[in-house]
Amino acid sequence: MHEVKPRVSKIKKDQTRLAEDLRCSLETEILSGLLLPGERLDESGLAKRFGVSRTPVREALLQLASSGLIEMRPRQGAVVATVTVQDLMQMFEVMAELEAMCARLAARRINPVERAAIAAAHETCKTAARSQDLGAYYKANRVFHEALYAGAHNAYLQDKTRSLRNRLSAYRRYQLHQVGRVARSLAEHEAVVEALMAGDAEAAENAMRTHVAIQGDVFSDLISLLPPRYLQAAAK
Amino acid sequence: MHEVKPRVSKIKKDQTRLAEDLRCSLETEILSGLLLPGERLDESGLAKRFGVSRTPVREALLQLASSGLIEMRPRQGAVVATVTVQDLMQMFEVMAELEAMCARLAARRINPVERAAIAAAHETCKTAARSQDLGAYYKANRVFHEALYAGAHNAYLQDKTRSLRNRLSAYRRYQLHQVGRVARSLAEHEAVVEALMAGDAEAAENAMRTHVAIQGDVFSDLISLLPPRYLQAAAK
DNA sequence: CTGTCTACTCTTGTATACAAAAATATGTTT
DNA sequence: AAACATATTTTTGTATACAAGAGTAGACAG
Repeated sequence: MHEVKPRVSKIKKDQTRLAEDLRCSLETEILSGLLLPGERLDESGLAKRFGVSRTPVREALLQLASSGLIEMRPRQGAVVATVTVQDLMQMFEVMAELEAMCARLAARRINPVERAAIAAAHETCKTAARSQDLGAYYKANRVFHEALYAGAHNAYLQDKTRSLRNRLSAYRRYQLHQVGRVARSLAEHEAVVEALMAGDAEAAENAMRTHVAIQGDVFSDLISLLPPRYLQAAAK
Repeated sequence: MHEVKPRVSKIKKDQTRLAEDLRCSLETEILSGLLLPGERLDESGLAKRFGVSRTPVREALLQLASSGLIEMRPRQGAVVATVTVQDLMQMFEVMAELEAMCARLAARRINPVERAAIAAAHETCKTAARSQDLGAYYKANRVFHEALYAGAHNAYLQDKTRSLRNRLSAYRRYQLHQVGRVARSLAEHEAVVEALMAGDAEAAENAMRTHVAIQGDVFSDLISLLPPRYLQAAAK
């Protein structure tokens, strides 16, 4: 075999901008709770911590502000967004609607491959639930929902739903620690899958709304399980 | 009355950042069609045009990218976002859902003041429609929808719905030029208002979905009425 | 001792400078 | 003449420098 000199290097170049990396890192730190709501985000401080200049830090902060994860006030710097109980409720309300919409559309548009992917994801959830592995269920649950978004065949909806889910993930994490929550979640998935496989859009929509919505006791339980600093005391 | 020396100047300081101004200007230029989809956004060029340095230009571009109005590829600059027919359809689909949700929530949560505001906005629409004033109807319509968002009492939903409406406004503008579109729009508003006033959430939701959704002939008409350059020919 | 004014410091917002990657043009080879 | 390789130019990404507003602490008056 004679030598092959690649015309164009297929190896992905360092297609990496510092600003993007930073955005990612900070996003993770915020969502994981390492940076707490209300915490100040000093540009020079972050620059020093990450070993870069203020320029990429500022760019990262701007993007985080656009996604609502941080708040920037003119000439007063950025802080990790503080969320009131009301804010949280409203975001969950929208989340439920978007996910329900995904389910409705998926029931109509899903193809065999996607159908299989959802079934598989559901099975993985079942396994994780049976072995009482919260971490595994958390991940499998995410895959299940992602598969559903894909089935809706609406890239815009998929993108928005995903980013809202991401935004809320920090608050949802604690939900699974409730006794019986995993079993209930799984049962709700079951209902969604059944409706999906039957092609019943309305049933799928309702099942999903029920699954995602935070209503009745579920809401107060969710709030109560949150670490104190996650919520702002007074109204915005 | 003796002189009042205001302790703290109530006059709003130049709370203006160049980057924010630029974002606003560029947004307007894009939404108005002055900058066409696919058009290159050269940083130095924009800086020179607006008489500022590249720094605020970059910050403005980053924010526009976050809102989806422009697309930035690493080290290849920014272009006004190109939208395919499919993209457009998907965004309208989500729009219909969000507005329908607003209507449903508003039917349950609206207060007398908001009720009056919606009624008033509806009357203004009627007047504009009767006088065949497209510009006036366009504005009154916006006020009507805004009043509805407020009635839903969900700030997050309001924000997201408004920004999507804004994003689509460029494409919607041409819709009103269709013969009979104004009359039909007004009739649909009427249905929404009736359901709202009756407190019938389901009816309000359905009426609004019908109003906002672009279905059947309406969609092909919308597409056909768009100036050619508004849409990308091939798939993304 | 308290409240207000002022000077100072710190942080943000913007401009400029520099490095590296794309895009473009030029020249060479077959 | 076409295609490839190389040099040049242009543009983006990052760092640094500078200006101006916000926050802070200290001095002074009541």
